[in-house]
Order: sequence, then C-alpha cells, then structure tokens
Amino acid sequence: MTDVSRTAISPGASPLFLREDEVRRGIELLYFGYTRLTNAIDRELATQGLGRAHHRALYFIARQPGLTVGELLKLLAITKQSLGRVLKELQDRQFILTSPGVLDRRQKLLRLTEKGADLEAELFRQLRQRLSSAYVSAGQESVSGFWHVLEGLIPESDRKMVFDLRGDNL
Amino acid sequence: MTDVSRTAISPGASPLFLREDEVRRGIELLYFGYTRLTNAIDRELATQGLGRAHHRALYFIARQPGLTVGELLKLLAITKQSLGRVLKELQDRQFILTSPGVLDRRQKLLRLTEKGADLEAELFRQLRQRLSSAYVSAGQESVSGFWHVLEGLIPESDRKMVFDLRGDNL
DNA sequence: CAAGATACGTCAACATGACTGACGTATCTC
DNA sequence: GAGATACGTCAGTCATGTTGACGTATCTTG
Repeated sequence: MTDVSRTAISPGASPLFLREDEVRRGIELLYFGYTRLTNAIDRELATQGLGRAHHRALYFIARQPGLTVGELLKLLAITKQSLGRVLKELQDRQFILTSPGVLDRRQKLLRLTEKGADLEAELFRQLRQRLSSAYVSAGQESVSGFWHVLEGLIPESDRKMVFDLRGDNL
Repeated sequence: MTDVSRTAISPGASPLFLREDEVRRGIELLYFGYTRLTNAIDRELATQGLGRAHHRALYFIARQPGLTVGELLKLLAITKQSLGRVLKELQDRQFILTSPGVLDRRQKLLRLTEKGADLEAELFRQLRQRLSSAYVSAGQESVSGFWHVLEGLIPESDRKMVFDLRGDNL
C-alpha cells in the first residue's frame, strides 16, 4: 500500500487515495489541539461560575456587537431553549445587555457590558497566548495552511456565515 | 496597525505582536472546523444508539488494539467512572472485548470485536471523506502547516502521548 | 512474605449543556 | 386583518461529565 498512496496526496488527487495514516493524524491533532486550547480557559471560567456555553456566547457577542439572538443561534447551532438559559444568566449577572432592534423591533440586539468585555478580553488573552505561540513555532506559511484546511472542513452552506464574522469590527 | 503587525508573525517574533484578527480567525476556524467534522458522524452514531463518547473510545481502541484502560483514560482525560460507563455499554453490545494483561494481569486489554471494527471503519470512512476533501482542496503544503500549528497547541507534556499513537499499527 | 502501591470496578449523588414538544406575545409583511 | 416571524418560556429528558468513597486482585518491594 505504501508507495502508491504516499504519492497520491498531492492536490487534485482523488480523496480516495489518501493514506489512512494521514487522515488519522489529522483527526487526532484536531481533537487534541482543540480540546487543549479550550482547556486553557476552563479555570478562568470556573472562577466566574461560568461554563463553555457562556464563553461561546460571550465570544460571538464580542466579535459582532449588536448581533441578534437569531444570528447567534445560527452560529452556535443549538436550540433557542438552550441559548435562552445561557443568555439569561449572562444578562442577570450583567455580562451582557440587550436592546430592541432598530429596523425590526422584534429582534433583540446583544452587546457586552463593560464587565462582560473585561471578562471576554481576559479569556481572549489566554487563548491568544496559546494560539500565538503555536503560530510562531509553526511559522506564517504553516498558519495559512492551517486556515486553508480548516476552511475546507466547513460545509459550503456554512462558510459565508463564518467568513462574515471577519473584518467588520476590527 | 497593519504593516508592523503583519510582518511580526514570522517565526521567532514575539507572540505579543500577533494581530488580534489572526488569532480570532484561528479560534473560529478551529471551532467550526472541529464541530462540523464531528457532526459528520452524528447521524451514523445515532442510528446505533451511541454518542460521541463511545466513538472516542472506539477510535482509540481501533488505533491501538490491546490498549489498557489506564492508557485510554489518559488519552481521553476523563474520570474512570465516566469511561467505565462507556466501556460497559460498548462491551454489553459487543463492540469491544477485553482480555487480562499478559505482563500485568491487573490490566485489562481492549480490542474491537468484528462488529466494533466494522462500525469504526464506517465512521472512519465518513471522517476520511471530509478530511480528505479538505486536504485535497488545501494542498499538501497546507496540510503540513495544519499539522504543525495543531502540534503547537498541544502542551509539551501531552505531546509524547499523542505522537505515540502513530505508526505502530498501520 | 507481609505491607503497600497500583489497576480496575462500582455505588451514589450531582452539574452542565444539550434535546423535544408545546404554547404565548409582540411585531412585521402582505 | 391574516399569517409569518423573532423571541421567550414551561416542562421533561438525555448524554456526558464530575466528586467522593470503597472493594478486589495483583504486582512490587523492604
């Protein structure tokens, strides 16, 4: 199996010829890389009595201030009941605040309070430390490869949503 | 801000100079890439009445037949009580079988049954489809970048464990 | 060989974060 | 004015993790 499949991974080759080993390596690195990165902020979250679900909401609200509940639901791909609980807790504890939509008053626009922004910034700082050090040790060329492969893992139908997060508030 | 920070990402530069935007892009792609990849097998798992936890166990047992319970615990980084429930279900439903350790009879060696191997192969096939197509569309150079960055996300103390998964049964 | 460490199992209670299903209200659109 | 939409909420359930305590078989070491 070795020779044929080893050469078959070049761009354009049929996916069917990819070596099992290379795929397993990707699965494992993705699993460990992702879990270890998220582990980095668990302690900080725990001291605030919050969980990962709260962080995800906080993160996207920080990323797109004025986000609606519906938009956040699409990003998180969970039910409104699940999200409702998380948002209620974040609001009760004054990490976020809401305002009625301007164009459509049925909508609820989500923003971070100063307290929420402080927390998100601290969590982001810790994620940045980890990710920056991985970027630096791998080099810029590796970073763009990293991005390209991950983009390819996102189904076509979701890509616009993900790409739209970028660049509109930085 | 653009020029200085854009050049500061080269290997060896201080992580402090990384642009926030590049870090957020990595966080988001990692989140969406990872969740969408795992989504790929949820339907198949559901038809078997199994969850993600079962798949993770199945995966590592397939990867390293004869793995001990203790080794699997380290890989999964969960408590023995949590793992115990998962392994019991997998064993009851004849996806795995166990044998006493050869050198140390306190250990329990884990293997897939034929039924378990069939299921793991089918799940792997679906993951491979997704990952292969991402690899192919990104190109081989991107794939090694992808690997390098992810390796950098894994703490030094865990790296040996992850690397040791490779190459000993393929 | 006895004492202690180790590998594994198990009982019980609980937390988190997801789910389904049903129903309510305000607001927008046609 | 009728229907669709955005959001909220009550209630019950499930999957997967946690802590703490305790039991047994087996290995290791003084």
